[in-house]
Amino acid sequence: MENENISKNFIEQIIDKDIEEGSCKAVCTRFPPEPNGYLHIGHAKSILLNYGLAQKYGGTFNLRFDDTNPTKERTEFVEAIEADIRWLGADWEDRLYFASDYFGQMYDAAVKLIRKGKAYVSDLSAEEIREYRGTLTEPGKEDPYSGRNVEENLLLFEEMRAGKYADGEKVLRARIDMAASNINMRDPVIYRVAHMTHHRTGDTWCIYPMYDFAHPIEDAIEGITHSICTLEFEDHRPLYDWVVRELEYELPPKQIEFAKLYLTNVVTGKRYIKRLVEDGIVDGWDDPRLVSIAALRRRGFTPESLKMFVELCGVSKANSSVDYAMLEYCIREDLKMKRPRMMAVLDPVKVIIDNYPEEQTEYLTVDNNLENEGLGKREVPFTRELYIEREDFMEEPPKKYFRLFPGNEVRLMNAYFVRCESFSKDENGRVTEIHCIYDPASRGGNSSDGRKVKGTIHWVSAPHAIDATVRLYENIVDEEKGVYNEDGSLNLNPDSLKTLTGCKIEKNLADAKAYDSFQFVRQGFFCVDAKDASPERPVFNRIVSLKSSFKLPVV
RNA sequence: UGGGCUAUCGCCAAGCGGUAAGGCACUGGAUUUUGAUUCCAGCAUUCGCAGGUUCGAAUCCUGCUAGCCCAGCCA
Repeated sequence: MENENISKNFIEQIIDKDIEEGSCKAVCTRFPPEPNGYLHIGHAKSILLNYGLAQKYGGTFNLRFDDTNPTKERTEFVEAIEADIRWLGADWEDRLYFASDYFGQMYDAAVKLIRKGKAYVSDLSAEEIREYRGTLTEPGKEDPYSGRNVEENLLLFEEMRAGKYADGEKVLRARIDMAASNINMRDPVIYRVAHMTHHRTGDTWCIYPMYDFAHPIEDAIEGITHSICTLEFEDHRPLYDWVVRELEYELPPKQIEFAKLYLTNVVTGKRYIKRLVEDGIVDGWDDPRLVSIAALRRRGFTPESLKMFVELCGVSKANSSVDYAMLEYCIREDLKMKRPRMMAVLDPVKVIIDNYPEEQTEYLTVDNNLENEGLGKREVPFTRELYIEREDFMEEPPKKYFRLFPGNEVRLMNAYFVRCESFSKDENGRVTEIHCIYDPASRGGNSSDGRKVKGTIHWVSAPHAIDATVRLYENIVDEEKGVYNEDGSLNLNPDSLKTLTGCKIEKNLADAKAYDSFQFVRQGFFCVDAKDASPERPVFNRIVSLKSSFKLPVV
């Protein structure tokens, strides 16, 4: 293990202090999504943060669906969310909870507040409540119904629950301070009437608690010690603390806020994604160019790479946007030792080895990963006719070009040295065939006379090659060029998806299954598409390219 | 402009009064059967700005400036 001083983030510092002072015995965290959509990379940060903290401190991590608003929530989302979190590797064990399971306790808590004179039923309409709330610079006005006595409030609240009132007719408000400078404290609504079928409780309830009231109760019930959320809830903390205090929980949970993760060159807004799906620009919420967890999974990212990424990003309270290059670094880093390095020719051009026997096939034994012997070896067929990458040949090469060109010798990776003798072109000037002679003494890729070669290129035996579709992705938007147009629409990168057909891949790739990933030597990392690939029609998505310092001089 | 929060290298981010960690990106250079990897080197005399306290300040004080969040019966 490394012995460098990894500095702790501010949340860990708070936890350390709480443990030291004895206010926290065992750390208990939670991830509390509302099941109203799909998880994205920002959620991954929160999940991994909360789970990681629980692990680090030998505590527990809960998954809790914050399903207090039936208008937005669906069972479909709870299932998708569970799958994503499981895939990420955050283990909630048997601690799967639903806020809706606590509706009874929340109701009792509301009654308790009413009894304490800390809550009252108001008949004000939504618009009136807004008016009475005041503005950012002016204090609010007392709710005309705030004077109702306990008995009346108890009765009214009971009637709300019994379904006597229509949506919006009455609400329960916490009695705090209409003049508070923090607007959240101006007698916030804590219960509303909503005659709606809840995805779990059905029609049992027609009143539902608001987030600010429900969340601290959920945390307290579960014994959460550190309730971690994002910055926009900072202003809600006084209310969170108020609820916990008024309800007299013996082990008060503590809310801590951190800055959301923003990534450059990605689209996360639900409205925008919805539009992209509707316009057919992406093929769903899991399109590999998106950053939902499902999209990242389909693209070929691994849970390990995402974990590395969020750890590299760190945790702070400063709003920031992390360079997409950091994510790319993480997936390359994770995959480079773990995945076999295969040969695939994306833009093929034929090479004929004139001095190689016509009907011969020899099998070369090749390391799957030169840097990781554990990945074993495989047999790769070599024949007289091969495919190489079109850009690995140039009729008139610039200086410093050390791939194939007339008269030049290169190494066919793991095979032989070959020298280009001639080539042919079609009427459009496009190269059709390259003729080479090989050096039989260089089998395996080393000359017998110590002769060196500057270039090594990859290849695939023509008669053995499998045809495949390969999709190359780029960022869907480019921050440098501006993410938005003047009319507010997305300034999309027209090249975010390039579909290559007729790619020639080595036959060892034939058995690859959905989500399997590989390095295609000199190209990048690729993953079998989970939606469109089939044994008859292989489809690979490029996860990320390899880094390259090679640039053809621009003439 | 009421309240809350934040400002340290192109991007993240440590730092918590003793004289600017680390990572990504980038730039060399070495090794290389991936122009990859690996390796080695370089990359903030300066911490939003201006004052002040101190032997000493990114860290403390004062005053500015900029950015983010809040007026849902959403979360």
